[in-house]
Amino acid sequence: MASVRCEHVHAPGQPGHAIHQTSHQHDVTAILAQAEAHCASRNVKLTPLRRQVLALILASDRPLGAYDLLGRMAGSGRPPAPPTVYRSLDFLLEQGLIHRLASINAFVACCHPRQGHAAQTLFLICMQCQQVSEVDSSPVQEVSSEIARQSGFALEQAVIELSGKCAACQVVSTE
Amino acid sequence: MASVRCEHVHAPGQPGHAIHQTSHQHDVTAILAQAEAHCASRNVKLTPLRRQVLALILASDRPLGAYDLLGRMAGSGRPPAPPTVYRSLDFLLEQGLIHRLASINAFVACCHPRQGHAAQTLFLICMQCQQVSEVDSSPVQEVSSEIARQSGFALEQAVIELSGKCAACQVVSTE
DNA sequence: CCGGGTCATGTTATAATGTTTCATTGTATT
DNA sequence: AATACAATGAAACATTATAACATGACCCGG
Repeated sequence: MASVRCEHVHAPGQPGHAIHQTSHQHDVTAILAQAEAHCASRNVKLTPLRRQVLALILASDRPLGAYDLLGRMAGSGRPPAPPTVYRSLDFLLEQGLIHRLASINAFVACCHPRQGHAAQTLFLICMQCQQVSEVDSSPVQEVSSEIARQSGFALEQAVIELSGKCAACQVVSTE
Repeated sequence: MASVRCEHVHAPGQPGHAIHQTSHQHDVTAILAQAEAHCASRNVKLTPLRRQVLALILASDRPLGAYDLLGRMAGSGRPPAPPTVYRSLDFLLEQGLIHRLASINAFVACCHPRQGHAAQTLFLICMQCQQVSEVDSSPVQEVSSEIARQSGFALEQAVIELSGKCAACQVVSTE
């Protein structure tokens, strides 16, 4: 089972950025158990179908599209119809258990599900290896809130996705 | 002809946020002329087709999808095929004359085309009236660069899209 | 002039992503 | 059991985007 690896990076004198590798590097079973508890406490049901979708996303080493998921749900028989997976994805998004990456039409598991955090999370997407890091950054939240405030904008949802090349892939391509 | 209206908002003691309403409030003819010059200086061609696509985006009071554009290009005859408009959109994106809003699959004109600015622009998208404001914010650029730097990430492109309700629409719904 | 290169556009088909609608099944409650 | 509601199944469809190949427009050196 993959090990947990979350770096928490703090710049001196300012609020920090908590940087997390996405979930395949965590213990999938443990995260599923957390998700179960999370749903129980909110009186919603993590049904077998929803649990399967979450498990597939957790097990993946990269973001998965809705049709990737459908393919993996097929097993030996024919795959479920699209609404099946979209409904589960909607549920998991509502519960804050996964994130949607709008710039690449794909989904990743949330590293640390909790209330109200999904709206302000930033992602680093490596275009070479497809790995995604999830960053909780207070400065980003402050700056975006400040911009919204200055123009009287009522902020509801933030999509902040930075793409480029991760440290590991830069090394590889330099060799 | 619509008038130019760009607010430049500056918070005391810190780098400012230049907030621009999107382009239908500017002089479309003038912007087209600027675009023409911009392309000439880069030795690329703003062909009639590309110019038409840009003009349609400039004339719109909201972001347009590719198929919206195809519809408007139809005139009386049948509309062009999708690749026609996607190729023009790609060209205009490369030249920094328009922006793509990944969260809503649509395109808006850039308020102030110039080199290298497209990668770090932020958008405020009103989900009620569909108006989009383009914000050039140094703090956002600094914070995102800093986050990338801390994790050794080579930043190439930023998608920063804040959705919610603009000031005007909040007033309306409160009444 | 003409032959070949390049860029832009046209054309057809298809892929990829996402939704609407209605039927059915399960499950909890009374 | 009867009811109501949540979840899933299934068919069709809508929207967004690209692949592959053909044609036309233009330039430039011979």
